[in-house]
Amino acid sequence: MGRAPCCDKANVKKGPWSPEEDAKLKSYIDQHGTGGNWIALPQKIGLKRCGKSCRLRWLNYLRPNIKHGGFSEEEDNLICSLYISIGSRWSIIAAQLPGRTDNDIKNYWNTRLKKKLLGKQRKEHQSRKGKLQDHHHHHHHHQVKRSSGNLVVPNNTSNTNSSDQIHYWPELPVLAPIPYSTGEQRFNDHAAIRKFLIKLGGRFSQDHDLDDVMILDGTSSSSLQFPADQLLSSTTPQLYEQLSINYMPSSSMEASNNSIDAQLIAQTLYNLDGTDHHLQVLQGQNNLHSELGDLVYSNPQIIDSNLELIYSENTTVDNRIMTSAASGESIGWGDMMNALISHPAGPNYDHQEMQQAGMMQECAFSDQLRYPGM
DNA sequence: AAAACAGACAACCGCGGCTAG
DNA sequence: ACTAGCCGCGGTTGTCTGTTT
Repeated sequence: MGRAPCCDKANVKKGPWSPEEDAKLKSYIDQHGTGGNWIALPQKIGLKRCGKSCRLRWLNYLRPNIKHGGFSEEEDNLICSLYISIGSRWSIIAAQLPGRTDNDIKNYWNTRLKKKLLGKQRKEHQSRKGKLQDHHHHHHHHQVKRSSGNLVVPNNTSNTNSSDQIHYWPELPVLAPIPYSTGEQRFNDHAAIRKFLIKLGGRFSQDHDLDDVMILDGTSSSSLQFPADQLLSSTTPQLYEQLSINYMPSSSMEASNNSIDAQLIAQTLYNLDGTDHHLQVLQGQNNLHSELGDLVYSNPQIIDSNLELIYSENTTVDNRIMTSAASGESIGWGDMMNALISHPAGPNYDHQEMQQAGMMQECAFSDQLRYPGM
């Protein structure tokens, strides 16, 4: 038994909105608000549209203070970094970009940013290859020296100054080549990617050896359940405390579910850019994020142990990354991006797991970020 | 000139969460 | 406790416009 349709499909207009329809919808909402019921709204104002269509039109286009196009370099960087950190959770990413809608960012990523990024990464990879091959035998993963110097961070620690340089990716050392086995699962389904990313941002401390599943278990009521939480309490208790307090939207349950986001976003801000100009983007919307940036920026050891994780042994996802290399070539961040952006498993493949993991509880939180005060 | 193609953006669709009754 | 129906999300499709052949 399927769900009843939200409106009479036969009696509803589809496709692009006319200026008249826009005017009708906008003037009504300007005067009366949405009335808390999108489904009933079109009938009320005599629009032959589905309520969902009205909502979408308002949120993505008619709503005041919406920016279209003209993404800045800072915005590009932030989107890319957040995508790496938390995946395609566009509403959360959009919450970090004032005036941008999730739909806009999603489209922008799919049509341009992804390609732009790949192009750059390929170029970097090519140019770096020769240099790295000389030192190949020095870079077995168990003997990698990790320091914040491994990160290409602009303006301060970086020795690169090219304006079109991607600044925020860690420079991965060369890993021992592992032949790609066609039978083996590649690092290309969203669940695996997500798992890896959560590990990436979620376990900075080497003192803890929690099961991966725990990371995804957002149903726990304890806010200290995640390795991500433990990391902060073990490295910098006051940092953890502030993150928890700041990211406590309304209940500890929500905070538990969102603490991963909090830390991933915080970490992303650090990865992205420790300098003020980036943080300015975030100010005005919610100074929480700039606080996070400041907090994490002052704790570079987070990144160090973060890289430790990437190169750590007996990590399933790590192996998947390594096996994702099609040849005996060294594996760089570009290869990882290739894996990240291809989802041959098709749509909705991770819905079940996500739901079971309780990761779908974030709507209220992201809404709060997106529409503070609403 | 026009057909074919490609890129960008707008809009739709279905699903799962949530909640009022 | 149950459930009908709205809300919001993210993947996908449709449409428009510019470019290439």
